[in-house]
Amino acid sequence: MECPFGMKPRWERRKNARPQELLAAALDLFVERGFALTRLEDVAKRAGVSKGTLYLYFENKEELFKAVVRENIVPTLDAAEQEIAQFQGSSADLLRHLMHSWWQLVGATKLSGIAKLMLSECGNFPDLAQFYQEEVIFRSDNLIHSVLQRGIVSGEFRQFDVPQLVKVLVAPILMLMLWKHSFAVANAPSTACVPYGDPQAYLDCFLDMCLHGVLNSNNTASTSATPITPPFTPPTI
Amino acid sequence: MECPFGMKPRWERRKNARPQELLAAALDLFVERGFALTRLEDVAKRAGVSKGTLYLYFENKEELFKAVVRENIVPTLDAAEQEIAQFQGSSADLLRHLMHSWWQLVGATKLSGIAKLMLSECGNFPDLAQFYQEEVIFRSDNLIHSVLQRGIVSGEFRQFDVPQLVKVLVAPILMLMLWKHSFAVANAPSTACVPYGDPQAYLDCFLDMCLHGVLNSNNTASTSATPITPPFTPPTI
Amino acid sequence: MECPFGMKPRWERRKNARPQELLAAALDLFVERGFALTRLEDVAKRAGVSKGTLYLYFENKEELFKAVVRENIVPTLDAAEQEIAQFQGSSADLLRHLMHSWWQLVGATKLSGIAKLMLSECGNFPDLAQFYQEEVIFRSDNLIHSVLQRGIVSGEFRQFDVPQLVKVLVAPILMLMLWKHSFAVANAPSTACVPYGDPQAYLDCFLDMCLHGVLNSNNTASTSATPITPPFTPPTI
Amino acid sequence: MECPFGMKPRWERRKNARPQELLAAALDLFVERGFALTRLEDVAKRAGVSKGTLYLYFENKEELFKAVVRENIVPTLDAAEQEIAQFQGSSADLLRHLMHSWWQLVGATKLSGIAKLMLSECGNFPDLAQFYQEEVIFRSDNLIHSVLQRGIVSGEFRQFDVPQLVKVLVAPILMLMLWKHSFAVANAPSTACVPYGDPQAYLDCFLDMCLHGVLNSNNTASTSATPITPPFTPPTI
DNA sequence: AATGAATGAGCTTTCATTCAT
DNA sequence: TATGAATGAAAGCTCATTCAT
Repeated sequence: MECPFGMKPRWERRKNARPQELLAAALDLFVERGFALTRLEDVAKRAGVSKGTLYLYFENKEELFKAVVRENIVPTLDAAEQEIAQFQGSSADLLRHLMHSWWQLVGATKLSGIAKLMLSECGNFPDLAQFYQEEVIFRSDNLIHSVLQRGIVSGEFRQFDVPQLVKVLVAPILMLMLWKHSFAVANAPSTACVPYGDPQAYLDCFLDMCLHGVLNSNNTASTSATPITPPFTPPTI
Repeated sequence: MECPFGMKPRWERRKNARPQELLAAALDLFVERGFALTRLEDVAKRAGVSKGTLYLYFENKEELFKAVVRENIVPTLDAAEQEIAQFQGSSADLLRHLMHSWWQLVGATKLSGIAKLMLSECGNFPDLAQFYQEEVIFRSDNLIHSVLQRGIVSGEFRQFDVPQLVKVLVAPILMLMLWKHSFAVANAPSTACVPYGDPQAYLDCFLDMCLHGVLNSNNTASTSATPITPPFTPPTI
Repeated sequence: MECPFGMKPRWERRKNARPQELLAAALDLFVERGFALTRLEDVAKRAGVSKGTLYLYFENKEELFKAVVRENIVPTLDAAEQEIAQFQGSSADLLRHLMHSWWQLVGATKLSGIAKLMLSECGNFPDLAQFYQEEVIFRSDNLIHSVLQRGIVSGEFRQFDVPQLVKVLVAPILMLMLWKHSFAVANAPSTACVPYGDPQAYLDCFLDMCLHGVLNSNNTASTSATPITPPFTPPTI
Repeated sequence: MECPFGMKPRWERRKNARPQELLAAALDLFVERGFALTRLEDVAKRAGVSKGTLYLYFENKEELFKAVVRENIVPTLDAAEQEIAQFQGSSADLLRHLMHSWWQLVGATKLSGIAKLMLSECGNFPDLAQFYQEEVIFRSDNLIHSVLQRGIVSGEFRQFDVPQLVKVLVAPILMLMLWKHSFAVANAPSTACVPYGDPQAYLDCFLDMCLHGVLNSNNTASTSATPITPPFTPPTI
């Protein structure tokens, strides 16, 4: 855009666009550097405005972060909740569907950086931790929970301690996301760990194990004598 | 300067212990507060020396951090490798044994903090990341790998993409350790997530799923007239 | 831009009232928070306009402050001068009357805040200080001066260095006003100093001392065997 | 001091001298600009050190201010308390002595600026207000209180509401100090108010009035019919 | 005449790092 | 070898002021 007489306005008035631009810049930088190391001045600069402008739209750094989460993660959860409620098919298929969607909508995107950031820094920002648990963790756990419950009610799944199983099922995807923003960025691609290299295959492997277990079905050698979850006795080491 | 009565200046009393004391203090504080929020003055104070002394042994904060990681991780792995090689029993039992040992030797100790630190900070320390992958991740993955291989060779386990399954199996324990140093410390205990509250039970639930899968073996889904589990109730979080 | 249905843009509704509204709002806030801590945005908000509007009427914060002082002080003095000229009665009664009037018309009102402001800020506004001395201090001193002169001429009062006595008589009322806008607002009421708690009683005590002095007229100090007041107890503060 | 080889140490180590130098610089600047407008960087600069050094000795700005008060004002009060306890002579003389000492030790020095500062800004700094009331106001009021009590007990003074009279007696000296740091600095000396020009004479005038009152002793006209402190009835204006 | 989005200097406080002793 | 006083760059946040509309 040219300014025919050599004049440039000090700024352009674009009130409606501003918050979005700031949120986009903030998402980038938070993912790139984490919460503590992201400087608000850099966020502003990336959005093409001054430091002060940021404070017109967000009360402080924490509120900016919350807004990033609300803008990006919460809607995804809404959509996922909808989808699950309407799903027709077996619970095993629903579980598969959920995992792959999660990866595609969150894990494969910048949003996975938010999860990594929270795990890394929430100890230093209790308010953010609480917010994130309420707005994200609680709800996404609930998603898995409802799928498992659906499968158990229908008799498709065995009975489990559902809340614990939720955390079990969540772990591999979270690790996938964490890896991407930790060792995967730290090292040259060649050194990167191969199994995480193909997330889809990793997820399929995981789901296979989830559904059918590791044991050979017609092999009862190893566990025949003991109950499925025997009371733990620590081995002497 | 002479010491007429046989007294020695303070700093000679245990010259060689200094770096170890500093590393111990640094481990505690890095685990407790993370890299950025750990103040070198606090590290020095906890080690009973002055801030300046720290710089006699470590070039700067980053080098101190690297030394902490190097100092604390490797020894533990040696012991674990020994044990597995000597184990007598089914591979399922070995897997159980390994997991619980891991939790007890690493997860339940301060060392879990190192894992959390590495995941959180390795992006800022590429050479440390490389070191950690080679010396820790590679070797501990190998441990699991050998157990799976053992099971598959004996016919006890189904055939899997073993490297990927390794990462799957590793994920829940890692998450257990991460949680302990992130949300678990950020929030009051009451808000903390219950499933992670009892690591042993969590691991048992995980192992049960690993071995047998989620599916009912004699699936009677569509005909089950009376569900045996109650309708959905939100998980306690 | 046309207003097809006879509507007028907001800002034409009471064009001339604007500066007054701004001055009123500014008076409130300057008195409440002092010069430095008063935010122009708050002044504008309280006046129901935008921050930019303020700058249409006042060049900057300092000019606004000056306008506030000029606007609010002078009118009050006119009334007081009238009254004194017409007073019939003893000079002692006139003095009492003047003091109590002063408290009621100025001290007990927002105007006392102006006096506090001037004392606090006049160092930063030399021309305002000059104005205030000429228009306010000089004239109000003159009021007291004339009363004292009246009493001396009539023989009712002793001979005094009148200008100095004026300043003496003025001090307690000023302190009363200052206190109200300093320590009295800084602390919880319970901690506030009791003597200033009842301005009327304070003034009466002051006037009593002014007129009769502190000394016992028939001084029997050394012979007084039985003190009539109890031994010292710290004052309630 | 020369540095023969062209080298200058970045700083000079003078630990013991530092706090005093900082306190002196802080006193100057607080008196000059008030609490809020004093920049810690300027304090440091005037003491010849860097900003950070200041924080080695004082936790923050408020603590610095408190230290200034403790260093400068509290000792003065200690001395005054001693002196009063040991005074031999009439209470009227003691009162005179106290007032003149006060002026010489505080009023005539930089310390009077602290009093002005507190009156001006304590509304914005409640913690300072509380501190100052406890450490300074309470104690100095007590000084006057004990003198009045002494005079009343000995029969030299009339009976009064002592706490209120304390505040009355304190007012003129405070005004003297305030004036010095407000209008007196704002205006050229010629415009300054004459009565405040000679503090000693002002104080003598004040003390004369205090002790003997304004009324002619053999003149009973004005107040004969009414009690010394009649119940106040507001005049109709 | 009125708006309000945008600016950027300014301020307190922190802390890794240096270096004379 | 050990100290700890001193440094100064950073960073979050505020707010008087400007100016295109």
